[in-house]
Amino acid sequence: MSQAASGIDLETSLGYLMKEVSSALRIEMETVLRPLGMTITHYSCLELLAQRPGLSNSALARGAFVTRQSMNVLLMALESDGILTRLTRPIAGRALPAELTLKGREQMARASAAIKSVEERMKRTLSPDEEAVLKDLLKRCAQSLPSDPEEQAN
Amino acid sequence: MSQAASGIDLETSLGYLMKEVSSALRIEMETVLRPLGMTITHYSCLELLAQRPGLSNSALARGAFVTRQSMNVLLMALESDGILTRLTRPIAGRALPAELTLKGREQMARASAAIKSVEERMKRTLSPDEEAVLKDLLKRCAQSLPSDPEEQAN
DNA sequence: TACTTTATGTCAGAATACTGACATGAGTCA
DNA sequence: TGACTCATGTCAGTATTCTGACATAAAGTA
Repeated sequence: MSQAASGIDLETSLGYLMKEVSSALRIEMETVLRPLGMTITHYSCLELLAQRPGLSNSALARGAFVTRQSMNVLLMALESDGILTRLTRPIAGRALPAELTLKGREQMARASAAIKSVEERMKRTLSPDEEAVLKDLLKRCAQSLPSDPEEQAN
Repeated sequence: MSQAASGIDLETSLGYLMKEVSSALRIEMETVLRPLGMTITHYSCLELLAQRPGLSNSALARGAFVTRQSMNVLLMALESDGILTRLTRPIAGRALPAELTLKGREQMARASAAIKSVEERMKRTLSPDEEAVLKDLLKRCAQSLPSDPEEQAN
C-alpha cells in the first residue's frame, strides 16, 4: 500500500533494480580497471577497436554510449599516448578510422581479462538457460525504450 | 566464434547488454526530466525522500547510487531552492534528516509520473510472469557482483 | 576509561561527460 | 545545378560526479 497508481515504488520498480545492477557493475568494473590506469569508457573504446578495427570517432561513441564529443577527448589522449592511431585525412566523408597500436592491443588484453572476471562473477549463479532468458528479456526492454526521434541525433 | 577464452564478445556479452539497456533507460529518463528542469539524481533524491522522509545525506547518496559528496552538492542546491529542508543540528550522530517541502512534493509528483511512463514503456512487451523472472535474475546478478570489501566505504 | 572503528557532513580540487555551436563532406531531390 | 538533409569532426563552455582529505559523533573493545 505504499504506492497508488501514480508513482514509482522503489521496492518493486524494474527501473530502480536495473539501476542497482548497472551501478554495481560499474563500480566493479572501475575497481578492476583502476589498477590498470583505465576508465570504463577508455576500456570500452579499446574493446570496440579490437573487435572492429577502423571504427570512427562517432561510431566508437555510439558503441561506448557516450557523446562523440566525449569520445573525441578520449581519442586525442589515447592517440598522443600511442595507444591508437587515426588517419590524418578521411578516405570518404569526414570519418577518420582508428586502429589500435601494439601497445594498445596489449593494454586492451589486460583490461579485457579483468572485465571478463567481473562479468563471470556477475552471472555465477545463473544457469546457461537463465542467462539466455535474461538476455532475451533485456533485449526486449532495450528495444522498447527508445522514443521515436531516432535515438536523438545530438 | 570471434572470441576465444580470453575476452569479451560485445555481441553476446551480458555486461554490454546491461549497459545498453541502462544507457537507453538513462537517456529516456533524462529526456522526460529535462522539461521539468531536473536531472536523474535530482529526481532520485526527491523520490527517495517522498517514500522515506527523514533520510540523511549519506542514505540518499546510497539510494541514488552516487557519492555522499555529490549528493551533498545537490542537497544544498535543493535546500536553497525551497524543495526540501534539513535540520540544522543533528538529533543523534551527525546525520541531518531531510524532508520535502510542499513545493518539493509537487515537483516530485510531476517527475514521478513522467518516470513511470518511461518504465511502463520499457516493459510494455513483458508479461507479468516475465517481469517477475527478469527481476529475480537481476537481483541475483546484483547480489553476486560486490567483491568482499563491503561495497567500498569511500 | 582510553583507544579503535565506523559512519557522517563538509571543503577543495580534479576528472569526466555533457550541451551548444560551427564547418565540412556526402547523399537526396526538385 | 542548387537547395536540403544528414552524419561527422571539432572547439568552447558548462555541469555533474568523482577522489582525497579532515573533523565530529556514536559504538565497540581492551
